[in-house]
Amino acid sequence: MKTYKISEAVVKRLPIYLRFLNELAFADIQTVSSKELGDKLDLNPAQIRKDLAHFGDFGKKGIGYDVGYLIEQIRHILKLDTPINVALIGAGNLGHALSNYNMYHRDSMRIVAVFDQVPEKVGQMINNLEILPTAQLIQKVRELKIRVGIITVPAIEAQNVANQLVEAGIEAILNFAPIIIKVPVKVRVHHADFTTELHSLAYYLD
Amino acid sequence: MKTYKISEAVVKRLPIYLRFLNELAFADIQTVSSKELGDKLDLNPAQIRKDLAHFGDFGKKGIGYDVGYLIEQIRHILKLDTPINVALIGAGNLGHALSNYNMYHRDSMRIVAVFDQVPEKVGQMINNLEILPTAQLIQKVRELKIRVGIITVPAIEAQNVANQLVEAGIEAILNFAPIIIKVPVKVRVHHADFTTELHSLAYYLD
DNA sequence: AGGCTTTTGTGTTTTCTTTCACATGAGATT
DNA sequence: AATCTCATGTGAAAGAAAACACAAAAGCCT
Repeated sequence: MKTYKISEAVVKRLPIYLRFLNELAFADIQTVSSKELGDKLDLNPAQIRKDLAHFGDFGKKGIGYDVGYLIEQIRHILKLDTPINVALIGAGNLGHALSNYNMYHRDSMRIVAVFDQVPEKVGQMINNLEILPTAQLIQKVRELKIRVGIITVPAIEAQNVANQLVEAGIEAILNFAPIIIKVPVKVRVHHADFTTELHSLAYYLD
Repeated sequence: MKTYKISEAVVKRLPIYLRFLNELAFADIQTVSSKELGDKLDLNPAQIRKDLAHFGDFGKKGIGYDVGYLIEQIRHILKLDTPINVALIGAGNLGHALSNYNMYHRDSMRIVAVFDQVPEKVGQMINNLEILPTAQLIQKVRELKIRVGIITVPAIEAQNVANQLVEAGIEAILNFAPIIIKVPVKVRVHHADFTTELHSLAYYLD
């Protein structure tokens, strides 16, 4: 187990390993090698071994990795073995799509509150959660000890929502709005903007 | 103008520049420097200059970049100055969210066909497009000269859909399903999976 | 029991990406 | 016209990430 800083690239791959390992576990496969992982995930086996070796010696020479054990370890590394409350701000189609996430994945990150500014939406149910007015955002985030916010509001509102989340003491934000939001360095922001993904795809057309 | 291979990292930033430049143009701002861009987009100014310099000398010393001209150039680099037909496969909440994209952005990538496997959904309208049965996928992709596919079906169906897209002669795929899909090397695939984004965020919580 | 095969963990090398730092040129100012 | 200020484009340096290659260990086979 090393203590130096783990690179962002490594951290982004861990959930990909985890997802595939869960598939293997579901199929009752006990063991997997870095080569098999690499083949399935389009990654170099040495890279996978090095990624994992940052956190401990999880494998067995000549055998590979025990699927169940590795799942347990990665879940722990990613802090997915303790409950994390998540807020969703913006109950549009994208918000609805993300809220379904709760139903499919029994892992520890759970959307526990949904907010929207539009009065007509407030009070409606979305996956067993009542949509709350954004005015209650700060209060509820504190009350429910919400640590992560998912922003799915229009770009024009995104920075304002982010400011409120920060004020409420949020630790991390996943932003889907097509704008770079500014937050204090202590708050971690990931941008998930599909329009930029789509536009960069166009570059590779003949 | 250089002719060597442009790195993926550069291509991923171009749409981010473009988006912000469009904001500037909308606000009638004529000129922008790499420093201003860097401040707004959280990037190093030298990196922005180098990114752009790969494609030509777009700036003026002492002045910066002409916003309108730079928009034009980046749109051309990304091939966003010619129409590109896009298919959306999967008319769930996420599919609906992405289809709205057509309404907001008057750029050249347009969703021209939506497919779903579920019989109840077929025939319904989604943003002025009739949902077609997935059985018609290959035929319609060819007929409408669709070059890009967006996959928003469940993971279990994603590879099958990808295979059909490839068979129909698609050039690029944006995959939202939580699985790594396999396609021939000539087909470009970008994975846009929000669950892995969310899980990697958890790592950075205290 | 000894050799064979497999696959890990990692030191080393290579490749890729970012950042620095500065000469150059464009316009503004006096 | 000379000087000043600003911001580009880029060579060089630094830093980060990926890939190579191999010793070491674990189980299997004869």
